[in-house]
Amino acid sequence: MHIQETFRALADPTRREILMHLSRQEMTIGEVTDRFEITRAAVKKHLNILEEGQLISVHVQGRERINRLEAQGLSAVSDWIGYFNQFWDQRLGALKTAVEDAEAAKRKSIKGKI
Amino acid sequence: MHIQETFRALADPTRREILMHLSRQEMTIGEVTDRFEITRAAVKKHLNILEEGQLISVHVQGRERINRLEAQGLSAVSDWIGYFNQFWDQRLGALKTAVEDAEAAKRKSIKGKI
DNA sequence: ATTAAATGATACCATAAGGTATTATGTTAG
DNA sequence: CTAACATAATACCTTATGGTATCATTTAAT
Repeated sequence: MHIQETFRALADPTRREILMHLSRQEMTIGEVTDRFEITRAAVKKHLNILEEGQLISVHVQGRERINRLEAQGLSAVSDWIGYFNQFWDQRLGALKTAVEDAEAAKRKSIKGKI
Repeated sequence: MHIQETFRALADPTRREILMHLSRQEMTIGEVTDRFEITRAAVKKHLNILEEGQLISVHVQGRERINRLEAQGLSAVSDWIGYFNQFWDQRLGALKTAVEDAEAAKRKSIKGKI
């Protein structure tokens, strides 16, 4: 059960931003640090936490550590959220309406995967 | 942009458990407290944070406060995760394989909504 | 062999977070 | 009216968190 580590990792805005960067290309710690105004030590801590949440994987290459986005973490969060669908499907009134509204808004931004 | 408040709210295991309870039925603060071993004051703080994250809504009824699960927060998180799909679709190799595996596993648990 | 580059590992600091205890306030039942 | 109920608000405590600074280690380049 790594879901706690994953949610914890996603709770920090800097870490979510790191994931955004890594979604475009994998990077070394130094390259990630260049995109922020905090020290490399701080970035390293964030990367450790992202790894614990299975949101990234790290690959040692010589003296460098390549950080790569990993699907498992986000997939686990999607699954967790999916749990609520069964209840919403059965509910009535204002809540059901809210769900429908949310879905309508979402159809524009989600592709169906993850 | 309430996404930060939502992620923050989801980072705590007690709060996620509260959401699970509220998914089955709406409850007053006292009723939620009965399901945990912490004080009512602590539960109230959690409910405040869940409300800030738009994960629940609160409805005052006389001297009671009814806490109800709300779709907006989780929907926003789903959208945020959805952002990564476009990148994964274009990637090759081990990462792509991992995504496919994750999707295959997920088809069993997600319904397509939220 | 030496030096510079990239990272690892600690120690330390300030603030946020989760929790309790206590006191105050609004509501409903007799 | 008054007592019991449900919650609000505040103060306070302990630990977790995000951050820096410093020093050690490993690898690449000259």
